[in-house]
Amino acid sequence: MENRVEQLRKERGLRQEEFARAIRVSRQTVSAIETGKYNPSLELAFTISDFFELPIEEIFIHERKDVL
Amino acid sequence: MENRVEQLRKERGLRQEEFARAIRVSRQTVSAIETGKYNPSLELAFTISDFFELPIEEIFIHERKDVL
DNA sequence: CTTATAGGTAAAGGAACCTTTACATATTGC
DNA sequence: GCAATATGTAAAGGTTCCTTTACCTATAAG
Repeated sequence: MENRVEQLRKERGLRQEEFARAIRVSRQTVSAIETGKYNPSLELAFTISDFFELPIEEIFIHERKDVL
Repeated sequence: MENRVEQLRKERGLRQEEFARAIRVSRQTVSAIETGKYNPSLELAFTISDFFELPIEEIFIHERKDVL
């Protein structure tokens, strides 16, 4: 899943370390999410959403699978 | 985190087993989410959101922590 | 060149998510 | 009562998420 975390963070002039402190995770977690190593938990996705004041859907881009 | 999965599933007249098959997880996972044992991954939250055609924010209710 | 800053990443450990198999309870229909 | 259906849950195992500690590279400043 793609995400706009790095872009949004930089728009706000924050370093990974500052952002990590703000959302109460480690800097490594921020780095891993930004570089696409893994997705955040739903809980953390909400925290990031709250921080940027944007819906989850505008930060994390989910490729909808066909059918369902 | 609270969620409206059980309510939305029942509104659509689905059993846990049918719903689980539709979103490609085990019935136990559906049960665990509905009974609040744990939250879905962000990926699964998106899949559920797609299935119900509702934003994640209208299915999963996040208690926003103060400050940030 | 040396120092400081920003960010990527590895390793080890723990917590959370999800699976399969299996059993238990409650409800419904006969 | 008996069988079938729907849901809850436990156990064991695998994967993903997140932590701390630590090191590495790149860039910029002096």
